Amino acid sequence: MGKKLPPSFFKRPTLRVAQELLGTYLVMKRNGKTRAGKIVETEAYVGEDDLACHASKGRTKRTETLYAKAGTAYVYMIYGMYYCLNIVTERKDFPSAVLIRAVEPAEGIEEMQRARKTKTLHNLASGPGKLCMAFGIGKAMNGKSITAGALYIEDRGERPAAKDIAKAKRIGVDYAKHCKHYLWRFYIKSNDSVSRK
DNA sequence: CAAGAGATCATCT
DNA sequence: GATGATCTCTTGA
Repeated sequence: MGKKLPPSFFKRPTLRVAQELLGTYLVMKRNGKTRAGKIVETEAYVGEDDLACHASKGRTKRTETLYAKAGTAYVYMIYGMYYCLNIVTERKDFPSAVLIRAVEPAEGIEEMQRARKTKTLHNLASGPGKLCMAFGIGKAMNGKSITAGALYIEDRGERPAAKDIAKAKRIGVDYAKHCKHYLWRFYIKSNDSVSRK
């Protein structure tokens, strides 16, 4: 259907990967069924100097995955009840990743509606927690390769033009001092599945 | 519609 | 013992 993105795609500057992921498809194949959605919103977290990045507190049991090689899934639990999906970028031992914040449902929509207990299309996966629920992503995915497993990303030739990409401050990182002002959140303009405009 | 609170737990101090 | 890279529901204008 499309081209599966190889590890080399992720082994590049995080801000670039975050923008180039817009318009590509997140795909999950499980039990012979496929769920897929177009990525419409991402955020970049780059290195220990980025106070919003979990790795700013150093290399710990939790952040170990952020130091893995490019193309590794970093999944963690937040607020005791939701998961967030990130893809590790850049070189091994440099902690950086792209948070996948929202996708526009494309395939396996009934599965997603069941998992999310709602039918509204633009509410199925319009946020990091919702997206993980819709795709059935949990802590079992943490540390797994996103280029050789059930979960992967492919380019279906729908990447937006540069003028259709909006840049904004990252969500929920007010504690990150000067780093909270960085325009490291990217989303496709005028898309209904973006978490916040 | 906007604003606020509660849910609930792995991880770090 | 405190705190989130969130979401949903309730309240009140």
